[in-house]
Amino acid sequence: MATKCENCPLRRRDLFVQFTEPEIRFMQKFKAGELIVDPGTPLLMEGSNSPQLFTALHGMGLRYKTLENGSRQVINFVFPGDFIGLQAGIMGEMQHSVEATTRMTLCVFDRSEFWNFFRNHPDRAFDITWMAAVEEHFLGEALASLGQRSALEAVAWSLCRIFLRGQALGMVDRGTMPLPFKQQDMADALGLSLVHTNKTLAKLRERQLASWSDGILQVNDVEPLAELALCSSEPPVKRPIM
Amino acid sequence: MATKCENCPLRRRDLFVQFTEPEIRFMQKFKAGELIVDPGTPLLMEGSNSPQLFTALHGMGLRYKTLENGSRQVINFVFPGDFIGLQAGIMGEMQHSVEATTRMTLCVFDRSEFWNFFRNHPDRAFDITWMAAVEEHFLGEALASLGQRSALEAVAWSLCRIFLRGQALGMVDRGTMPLPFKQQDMADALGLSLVHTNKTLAKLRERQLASWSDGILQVNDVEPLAELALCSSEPPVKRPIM
DNA sequence: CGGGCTATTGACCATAGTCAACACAGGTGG
DNA sequence: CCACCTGTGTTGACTATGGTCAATAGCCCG
Repeated sequence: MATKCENCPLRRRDLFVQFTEPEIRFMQKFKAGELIVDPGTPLLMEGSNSPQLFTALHGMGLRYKTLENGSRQVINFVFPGDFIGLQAGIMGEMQHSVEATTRMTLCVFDRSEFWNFFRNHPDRAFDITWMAAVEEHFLGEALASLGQRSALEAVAWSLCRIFLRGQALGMVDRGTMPLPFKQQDMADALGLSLVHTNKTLAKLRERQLASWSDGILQVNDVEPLAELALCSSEPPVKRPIM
Repeated sequence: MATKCENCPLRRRDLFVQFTEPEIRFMQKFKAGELIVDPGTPLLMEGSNSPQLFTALHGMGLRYKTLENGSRQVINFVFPGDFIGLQAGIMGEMQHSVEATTRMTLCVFDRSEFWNFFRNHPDRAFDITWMAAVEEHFLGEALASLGQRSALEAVAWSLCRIFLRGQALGMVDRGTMPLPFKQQDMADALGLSLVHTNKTLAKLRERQLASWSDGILQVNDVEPLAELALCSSEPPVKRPIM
């Protein structure tokens, strides 16, 4: 039933580094199974000590933290190829929650094998550290968005990053890609109110820079969007896949 | 001249996990030298491909990114024990800059040996990944600060984190510790204007929660500060040292 | 048909940004 | 020795970006 690693549909995408045959066979052994979840299902909870780690194969999700006053900070959006649970694997406990936004298919790995894996396969261990470093980089950029960009710039930045990621994943078709989140999700990601996020999205639509409605993001030309967003329009770096 | 790892003054602090004798001897081999820099010296530049990695032994610094519009986002403050250059070691290129705020003493490591190190010492490789995961955790919290906390809460959060870190490092003496940054640095860290940061600090002083002036931070009781900051007043987790 | 969820819009408000002036300390040069 | 400059911190007055509240519309689903 489960997808074989050798047939993994993700591996072929531009976004990912290509594996050698032995690497694929090894990952296959490490893979414990496959999980399909419905929209809204929590995958990992902040403070939990999950026995399982995942790689998103299909579908999208959200990482977020909840503060003591009840407000929610969305850390980022989960796309296919993302590794979920690194903190649980390394630190023993998640520092944020992850939940499925759409129906998702996930590769499942056993946390109990994680240390063995890390010890016996230094190149894969390196890949894991690499992913952690990339995540750190992303969070640094996000920090700069919340701290230094205006609402318009921040929303543009967010859509720009998402669109470039979508392109690298082959999800973009004639300038459009699915983006099945709610405006509230983006508001919580950027530290804006829902109302202001809505008005800002309207402004981008008006200026013909980006249009996001009914779960579809349309960007005709990334360049002017990236320019407003004060960010690069380069495709994201190739990443390993777990 | 250089400090011997076995005599390293940091290792004994509460903040750090204790090493075994062989581990210490091994780190000693990996250590290429010691560097002393004056205040204001850039250690690593965004986009650079430094041949050297560092551990801060003494003194404090800043990590920051500069946006295309010239504004600066301070990512975090560098304290003794922090590893500097992980991104360069892993991704080949720094995504932010690091500079010394005070005079600093740094352990220097050779980046060219990094991969060997990683391959041959899985437990230390694990430690490096652990540090990356902790950094990711910290950035998630910072994101929540900029996104969800008011200016007063954000400044309180920042001072609270710093103070707890200072305690774990044994830098706190009768409720005070050195904090040699400028208000502008904190403003750039929290995405606030200098003026508003100043007024917010005054408010905390007025309320007797925390007082930071002349490079000295004074906190008589962390609890009420942590409560306002919506964060825990637990000491930071023990970390490995490189 | 009615209830719940999301998106949209307008009116009003508040937090935080901008501008400007001043204080104070340390350093430099006449 | 003092005048002057620069960098940092402080304060007040005014402004604006973005938050809050509220009403409405559209949609899906029981």
